[in-house]
Amino acid sequence: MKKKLSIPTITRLCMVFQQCDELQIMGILRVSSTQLGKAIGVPAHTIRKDINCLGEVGDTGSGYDVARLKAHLRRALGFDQIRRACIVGLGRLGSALMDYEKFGASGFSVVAGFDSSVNRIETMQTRMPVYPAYDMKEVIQREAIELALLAVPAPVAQATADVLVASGIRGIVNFCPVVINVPETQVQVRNINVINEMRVLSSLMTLGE
Amino acid sequence: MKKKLSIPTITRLCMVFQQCDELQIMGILRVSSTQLGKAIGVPAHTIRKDINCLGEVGDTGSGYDVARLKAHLRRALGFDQIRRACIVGLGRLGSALMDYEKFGASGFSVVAGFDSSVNRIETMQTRMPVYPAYDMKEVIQREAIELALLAVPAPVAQATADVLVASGIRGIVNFCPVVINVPETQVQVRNINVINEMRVLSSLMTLGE
DNA sequence: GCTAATATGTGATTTTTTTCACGGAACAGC
DNA sequence: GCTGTTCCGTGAAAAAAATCACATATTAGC
Ligand SMILES: NC(=O)c1ccc[n+]([C@@H]2O[C@H](COP(=O)([O-])OP(=O)(O)OC[C@H]3O[C@@H](n4cnc5c(N)ncnc54)[C@H](O)[C@@H]3O)[C@@H](O)[C@H]2O)c1
Ligand SMILES: NC(=O)c1ccc[n+]([C@@H]2O[C@H](COP(=O)([O-])OP(=O)(O)OC[C@H]3O[C@@H](n4cnc5c(N)ncnc54)[C@H](O)[C@@H]3O)[C@@H](O)[C@H]2O)c1
Repeated sequence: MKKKLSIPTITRLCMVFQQCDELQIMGILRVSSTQLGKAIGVPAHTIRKDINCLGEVGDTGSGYDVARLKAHLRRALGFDQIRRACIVGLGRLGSALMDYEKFGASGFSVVAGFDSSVNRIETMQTRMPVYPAYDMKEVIQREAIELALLAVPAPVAQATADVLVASGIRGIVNFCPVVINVPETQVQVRNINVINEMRVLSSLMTLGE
Repeated sequence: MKKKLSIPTITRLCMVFQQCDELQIMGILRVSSTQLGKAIGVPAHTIRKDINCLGEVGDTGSGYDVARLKAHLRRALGFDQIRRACIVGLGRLGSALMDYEKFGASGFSVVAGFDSSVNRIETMQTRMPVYPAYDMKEVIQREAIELALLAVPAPVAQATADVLVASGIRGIVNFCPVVINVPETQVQVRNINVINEMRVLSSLMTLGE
């Protein structure tokens, strides 16, 4: 029974995929919705509903075959395709991301970094090619980069995003604490806002007592 | 008309608070739900509903008085209290966070860093005090630290979180790509999972075409 | 002082998302 | 081969969240 996937469902399914990967590495062949739910932090029936959106793939009575589930998710969510990504803004956060080793094993290939400071570009020592910001459009198109991790100072976030959009980027993970406007049919955005998460925690602490 | 606040509402209200701050710095005295909505990326009526959960604070016809709205949010969400925070795991990500300058202006005081590598502790040059991981409980209690930013390797995330809980921490921003289990009545957790955000983007790109 | 445009607050409505409940299937232990 | 347990799939119900619609208030322009 295939259905349109909602964002919460997609988010959870991505986590299920990750979990399948880990189970496979551990040599585990089968898994139940209960186990998956525990690993992901949601109830079992939510997992079942989510997985069901992609059609039947589990075995009633026994659980899910890890390999089969993973293959199913891979196809449905498009993980068979390696996505090329870049990091824009190679300051403190951008540098940390450049060295982050999990991208490769997760199906992402980070192939470029950009910074507006030529001095910074020249003094950085890194395995990955880094370019001045004014080459962004050219490099993104030449290298067929689809995703960008945006870690520039907040005041230039929108202008930088505009360049990314003009370069034909398809998705942006925005670490800057501002909302960026993009043509939403062409480009997807996910925001990561550390300060706001801390504020939410602080509010929950206040409200919860 | 006061109501219980849902997580989505709290999240947006925190962003509204941030926005009020910026408007105030720009010397802007009044703001409408339409403007706020645009800045935050949600429709105007959502903003109005959210703000209304805290009781009436706007003026029908003209919009909201920025100062009054901010004061209202501050009280309701508990932002009048400065929250003390620490960073656990001073690797690439943790170091970036240590140098992040926005905490102070946002009502957070980051007063300690922890790492299990004594060598790392000793060679780090930083304004902020850093401690070996085995002093975590003592320092957190002595310094009355309420929040932790967790940036340790994923395999030790749960064990580290356990120590944080035992130390009496109230909230955790978890950057590790694993779910951590904590007693949910005592401790709040917000997860930031970069890889998963990228996967979601990738899925949306696949599904959207 | 009149009009058009712009505001908020909020009950009602719609949509989305989660949760429940249970039929039917496999399995482990005995 | 029987029994109690575990498990998936799924329609139905419930809960939560978003959206609409409009009464009512303010402001700006003229
Ligand atoms: N440091 C953190 O831990 C942290 C945490 C959360 C969010 N953020 C956000 O991430 C962003 C970057 O933070 P940071 O601490 O790394 O800042 P940073 O100042 O260390 O680095 C910013 C980098 O962007 C470069 N840059 C400036 N304009 C640019 C442009 N137009 N194009 C390309 N590169 C440009 C600068 O040269 C610099 O190297 C900020 O928006 C910040 O709010 C940072
Ligand atoms: N680097 C990134 O850009 C990035 C991005 C997103 C998420 N993350 C996640 O953040 C976490 C840290 O990533 P990183 O790249 O900074 O790793 P890292 O290896 O550079 O740093 C980890 C640090 O944690 C310390 N550590 C190890 N065990 C500890 C313990 N028990 N108590 C305290 N400190 C301990 C290590 O000494 C090290 O300094 C990882 O879970 C990673 O998946 C990193």
